[in-house]
Amino acid sequence: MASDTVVVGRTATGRVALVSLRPDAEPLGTTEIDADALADAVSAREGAGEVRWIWADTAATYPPLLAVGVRVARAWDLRLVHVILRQAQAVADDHGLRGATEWDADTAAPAGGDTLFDLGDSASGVPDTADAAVVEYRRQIAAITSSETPGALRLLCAAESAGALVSVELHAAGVPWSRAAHEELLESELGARRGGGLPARIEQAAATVRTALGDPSASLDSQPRLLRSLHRAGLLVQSTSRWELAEHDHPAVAPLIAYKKLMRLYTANGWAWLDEWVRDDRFRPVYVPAGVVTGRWASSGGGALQIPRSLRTAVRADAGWTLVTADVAQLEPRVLAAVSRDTALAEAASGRDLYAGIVERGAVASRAEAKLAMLGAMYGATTGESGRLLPRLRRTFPRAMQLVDDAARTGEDGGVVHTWLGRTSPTAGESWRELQSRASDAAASGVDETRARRSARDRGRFTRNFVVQGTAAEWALAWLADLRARLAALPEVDATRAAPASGPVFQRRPHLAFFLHDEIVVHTPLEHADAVAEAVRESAASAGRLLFGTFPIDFPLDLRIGATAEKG
DNA sequence: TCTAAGTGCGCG
DNA sequence: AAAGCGCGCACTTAGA
Repeated sequence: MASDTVVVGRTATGRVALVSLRPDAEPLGTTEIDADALADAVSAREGAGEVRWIWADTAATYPPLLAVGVRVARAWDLRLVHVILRQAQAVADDHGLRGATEWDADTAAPAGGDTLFDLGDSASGVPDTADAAVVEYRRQIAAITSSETPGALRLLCAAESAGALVSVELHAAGVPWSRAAHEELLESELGARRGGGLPARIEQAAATVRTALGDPSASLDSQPRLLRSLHRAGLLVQSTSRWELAEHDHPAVAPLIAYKKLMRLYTANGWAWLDEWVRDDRFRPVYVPAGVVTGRWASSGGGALQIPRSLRTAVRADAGWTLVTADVAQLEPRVLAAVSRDTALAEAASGRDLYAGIVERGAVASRAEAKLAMLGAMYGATTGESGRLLPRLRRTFPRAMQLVDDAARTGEDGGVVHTWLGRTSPTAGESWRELQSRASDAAASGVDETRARRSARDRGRFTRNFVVQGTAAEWALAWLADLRARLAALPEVDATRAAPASGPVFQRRPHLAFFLHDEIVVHTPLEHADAVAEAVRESAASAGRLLFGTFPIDFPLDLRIGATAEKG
């Protein structure tokens, strides 16, 4: 069934226009409504059949809809798609898209976002009128259609847009977060909260360090001063980082490491963090889709993507609900196997543990070596244990290694690379090119040459990793998008079982609560947990087929059902 | 007093 | 201090 396409944007008089488009993106007709009637209009259209909503910026337009209970099934985010297509190598004729610089405002999503009911308030700075949106959408479709890989690009843009919906929904639903469990952990680790001054356990650790250093006034928070204190006490370290301290045998080392650990918990995820980021037992981070050039998401505020694993004990389902958590085992090497069509690596990956499979094929002796070597291949290691193991990986998996080596070479030469679906790496910058051309000049100094070579290598490692990290991000988007649809199809529970803090759209049904590169958490009423687990597995399989067709690569999940998100 | 850069550490 | 990718945040010091 063909779906309707409706463009949403502001009119010159501050109202909202809904422009229906034909499949060829020709306008069919326009309805004009008051801005505060938008949610009802969207809701009515969603109820009547499949619609793809075209709008400038999901981060600006979708939150107010969700806030009043309106979910949409499909969207097209003009701002995010513009960034993809502007850059895409496969787009030969851009139909003026690259010149439409008013759409280049690829800034972070507006923080918070819940109050942006007025379409005109888009904080990202892209145009917000319906007219501009129609023009840009037609450019985008034309650019995709005339590209070398229209199918892949269309898929990428749809997945990116679905991800934008998910990012807003994750913020709206929030991670179920037990303030009580978090406080309990803080008190057991740090001691009681104190109004002024540090918690007792931190003070104690600091005192122990100062005694061991024989320096009662040693500063522990200023790196240069701490370094001097350590030197005076005979601890001849180059830095104050944990790994280096741990190599020395000195009475100050253990308490100093303990101090750093406690201080980190206190400053990054202590009571102040709780007060700022957790309300009504929900942690609501701001996700930034495609905030990383590879297509990975970033986050802004709350350190959403850096929550220490030890704190996941505070992630607790509401009463009568539970959590389904899942992460993909070795996503990136699996993606590499599929992209390079390396059947040997794919065979090693079949089953649960890809690294064990590499050992079985005789490439290296141990699982630890297999992991080290594989990470080295994807990150571009040249020295150390990892670098030494690479030739053995090259012999066993020549196709996969060729792909990453080629990507590195392209980057070193100043070229661009792209992911499986066609997200293209940034072009080499002006200063980078200057550095390279200065080094190839006849009069170049040795210093110039060294600097140029190093910067070329740096760029090579970036492009080497881009193809793998970026394609993994595409797989994850496909997983999210598919799972989102499956969850929406599960039945609601009755109002007595609702989780109101999850918001009007999600309080009565299973919903995504957290996403981090290759793992997800779903918050679900207890009776749907098994169905959710099945949906999570099916969507992973579906994502693999969507990207890689019949190529024999699987994406096994580590999946758990339980009231907390702790890893079992 | 503000900003930029350095350091260190949390996550994948 | 990282060998080897991508991030965000807290804290500090240096500099305008």
